Amino acid sequence: MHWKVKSYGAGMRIGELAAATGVSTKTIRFYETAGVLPAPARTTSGYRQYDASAADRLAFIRAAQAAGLTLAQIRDVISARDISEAPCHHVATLLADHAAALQARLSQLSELLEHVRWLSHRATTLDPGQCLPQHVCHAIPTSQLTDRSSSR
Amino acid sequence: MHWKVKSYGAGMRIGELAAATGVSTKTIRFYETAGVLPAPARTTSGYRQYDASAADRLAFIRAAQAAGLTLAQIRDVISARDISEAPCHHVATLLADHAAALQARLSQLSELLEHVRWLSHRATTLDPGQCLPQHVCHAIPTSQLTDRSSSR
DNA sequence: CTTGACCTTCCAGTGCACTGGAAGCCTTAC
DNA sequence: GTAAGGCTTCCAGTGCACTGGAAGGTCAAG
Repeated sequence: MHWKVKSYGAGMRIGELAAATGVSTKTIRFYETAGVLPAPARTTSGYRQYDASAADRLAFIRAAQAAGLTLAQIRDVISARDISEAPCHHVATLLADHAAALQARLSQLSELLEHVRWLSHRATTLDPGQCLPQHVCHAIPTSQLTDRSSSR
Repeated sequence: MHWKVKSYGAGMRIGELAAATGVSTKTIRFYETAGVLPAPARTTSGYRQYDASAADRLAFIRAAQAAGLTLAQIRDVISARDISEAPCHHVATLLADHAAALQARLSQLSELLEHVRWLSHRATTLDPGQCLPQHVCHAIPTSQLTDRSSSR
């Protein structure tokens, strides 16, 4: 892959943008339809022509994703910016909510880890002769059914 | 919904099983097609006739799900039991792997939480006047792009 | 002039665990 | 006999973020 570097800073095509950012062309087009990346100009033949702001936008999308935001949330942030100038307050709320959700998820997961570790330990030390057909496998006891819903 | 309790322990229909276990009829049929619940006998009119083992199986499925196993893994455990008598070793390996994966996920998430908390704090204390259009929102800095892939 | 790398659109599939709805039969109570 | 509320099957949709592939257009080099 040897890219022509003709007049650096001018428009680039989707493949160049992909190579420059590490985001696949498929994904770039998908981001456009998903509304997180603005539709770029086109050449006369219909090729997408990106400028440097596209790379910035992609970097923002990836950074926001790295913070755990969904594309829908990212779209909200972007459109909030487009209409109200500064989405900072919106973003702050979003991030605070997100942090709280993460905290909850984290303690849930940590509980789950304890449970699985206990099961795992049990499974390695149990007597296979204790297997009862109706339990499928007694290493996973059915009596532990608390409301551990939506745990994954 | 008032269920006839006629001769408790005999066959029950899908709605009764659903009421008894708290798993919806839709989900029960889905479990059958997914291969984690054996196809039950049918009445002459085609209704599913379950016995008590179905409730045990459902309890097992929910317990295994609570331990974070996917339906595919549960199906593996069940079929391993069907062919090799005691799936304990299989289950032990599965659980150990799962515990390790959870551990990894947990530290990943905890890192993410730190990051989001930092962003959240930043977002509430930043000067909105610093907003630069090309960053969409400077509360989410694009320079933090590490290989924080598959973080959700 | 052809080759090949690139680009376009559109449709469909992935994985996971369901969930909703339509069309139509069965069973029970009144 | 009829109404209600089961039950049956099958198809399709949900949410999330892509990914694959087909069919065809464009462009520069050899």
